[in-house]
Amino acid sequence: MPRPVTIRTVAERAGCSIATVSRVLNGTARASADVEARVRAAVAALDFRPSEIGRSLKTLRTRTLGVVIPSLTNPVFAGSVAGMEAEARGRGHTLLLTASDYDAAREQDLVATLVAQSVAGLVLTVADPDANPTLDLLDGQGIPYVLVYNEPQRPGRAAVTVDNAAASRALTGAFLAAGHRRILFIAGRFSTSDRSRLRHQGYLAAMAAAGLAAEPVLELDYLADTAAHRSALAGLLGGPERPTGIICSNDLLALSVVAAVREMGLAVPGDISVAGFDGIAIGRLVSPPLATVDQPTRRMGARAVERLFDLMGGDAARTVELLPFELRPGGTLSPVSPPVASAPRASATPQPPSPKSPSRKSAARKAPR
Amino acid sequence: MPRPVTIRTVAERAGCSIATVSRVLNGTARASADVEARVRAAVAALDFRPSEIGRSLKTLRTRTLGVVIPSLTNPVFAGSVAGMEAEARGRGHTLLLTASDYDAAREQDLVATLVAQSVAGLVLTVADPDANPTLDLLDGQGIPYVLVYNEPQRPGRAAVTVDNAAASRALTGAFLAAGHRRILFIAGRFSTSDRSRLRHQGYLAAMAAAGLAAEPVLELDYLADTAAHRSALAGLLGGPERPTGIICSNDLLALSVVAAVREMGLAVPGDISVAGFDGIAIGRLVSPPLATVDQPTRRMGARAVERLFDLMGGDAARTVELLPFELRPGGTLSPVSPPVASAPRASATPQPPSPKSPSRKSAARKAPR
DNA sequence: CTGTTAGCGCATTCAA
DNA sequence: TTGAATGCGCTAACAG
Repeated sequence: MPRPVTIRTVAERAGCSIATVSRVLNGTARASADVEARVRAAVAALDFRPSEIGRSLKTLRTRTLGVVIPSLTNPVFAGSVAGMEAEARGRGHTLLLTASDYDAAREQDLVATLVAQSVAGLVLTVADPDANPTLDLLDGQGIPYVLVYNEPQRPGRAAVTVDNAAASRALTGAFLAAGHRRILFIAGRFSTSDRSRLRHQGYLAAMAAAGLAAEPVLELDYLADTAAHRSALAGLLGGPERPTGIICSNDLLALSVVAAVREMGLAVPGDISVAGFDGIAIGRLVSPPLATVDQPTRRMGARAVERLFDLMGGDAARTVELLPFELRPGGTLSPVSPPVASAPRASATPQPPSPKSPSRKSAARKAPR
Repeated sequence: MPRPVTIRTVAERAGCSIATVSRVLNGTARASADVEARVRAAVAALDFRPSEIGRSLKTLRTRTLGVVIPSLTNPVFAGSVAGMEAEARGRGHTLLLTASDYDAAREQDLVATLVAQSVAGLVLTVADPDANPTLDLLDGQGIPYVLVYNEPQRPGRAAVTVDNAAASRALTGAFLAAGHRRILFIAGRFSTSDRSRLRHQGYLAAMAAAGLAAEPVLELDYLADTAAHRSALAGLLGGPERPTGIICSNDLLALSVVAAVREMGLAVPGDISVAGFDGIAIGRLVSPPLATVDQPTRRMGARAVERLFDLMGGDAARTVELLPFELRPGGTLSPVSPPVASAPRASATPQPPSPKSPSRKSAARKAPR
């Protein structure tokens, strides 16, 4: 094994003490031009990079940020991590990345692991941001963290997300405006996603505001394959009273539902309109393009890191920050086909979209709850 | 700020020395049942987790693996990182994740950063695995690493990938078997991807073996959007002699090309068949499903970490390991439509697919080059 | 079986 | 401006 080049090696070569080397490298205090030049020459010659471990042992803080996300396989999370990585790199930090696989117990274990690594702070997307012993622990130890995608209801937790309920109201409003009345909501597991819950609530609110009955929610595992989704849908899409629209709580689910619906012999959007959430890139490439709610995925990750640094700096509020979302029209959502002859025209006047729903392009908002 | 609970805190509470605490925790030597119980009680009561920094300062080795990939946005890399993460976690290690954005200079900088963090080893996907000063540096310092997706030609570098040229020959063979003769190859930038190069070579070989002229390659940036791809394709797909098939060096590119071709008013696969590489999950969901070469993305990441541990153990060969690929049929690749009346039937007899191309399901191979 | 102690690489305090 | 000395949390070598 080759040379272990340490600060001492540099000092010997430069003919000075290790303290001087340290000072020159960190700019802590000025050294004479002569000594500084010798130190820099030695550093260059030896290709010396100070060990982060040694440095960390002093501060008990690394230049490392811990990240906990449910899964890298979902482009939504991968995109936010990409944003975190770029932002962290720009600030001389690195990411310690872990995935919880939507498992709360693992979540806790991962955080403990990351804390043991003395990360400077954490960015995480958890199953439940409100009742969460892991976050309580971090709060207790005063370790700074920022949530992404989670929208905690209780105060005191920093988060970066979108207004999921409002986004869902807007999307449901788009279905209503297109004449849909029987709209099914398919959600990822509520137990592992508060987004899913909040988006469902937005749907319920919009339906209620329009005076329409909501369909019972269908909770599906978005990680399951299309075959599983098809069998889950089989019963619901059989009868004459089948829904004309389906809102899915995320895009991967929506794409799989589109495939499942088509395999059942129904056309999208001819027979059934489908929309998703998140705005993943592939949604634009499929045909017809997927109607969805676009959110600034990468920006959310970057912004979370920015806020984490604010928190680490000490003088920042632990609030929920809402980034703008945008309804992205897509060919999978079209006006409902004219009612068939046998079905009498609904007597009630068509309801406009929920009056509470924001304009199609929501403005950026910061909510210091 | 709360208690900084160290090994000393535990020792005091357990009424023993810090060495004993260390031994109990690491199982280095047995302690009396009495003492061990007291230590464990103290550890539990204080919720003590030994600091990785302190531990690392001894070994000068962390329980951390450095990862360098081009981008998290491509599901191929995200998938392999998912595999690495799971495998590393199972072995008590964590990933330090960085992205190079296909920039060779940044690649080098990232590796230096990771080395300064004293990672136990590295997993990386680089632009050029053969002429690469960064890898030379790692070799020089004896730091273990494994390449993923790269297929170095020179010996002495550990890698996990698929036989890209063979896969490409197989895919080209599928086009030939379907009656295609004018087949265009669209590649990601050669300068940032040896995969792209090797896949193109496989295409060239298969075309030559079939006695057909290869079309000039079209190098595209797969990160660009569909509009850019459409304008790049405009000239090539206009004339009567336009290709009947397009092979793309990766799936994201293929999906974008499908969208671009359709926007130009051509049907896929009616007018032009398209296939990609990689086997990303969304390819199965689009309609028709994307024809592609499936590779075990997640497994490749996991396997790379396994091999990295072998390397760190010391007694492993630095060879290229080829995992099996599989041709995945998809609706975007169909038999070429019968020649139009005005075009005389080709006099040459139809060529069979390249005789060198492997069976559709390639077996796993390990090539100790 | 257990305690004492010496560093690992570095930043930093205290002297000079 | 510079050097010597200290200690961060932990493991391992050495005593007892």
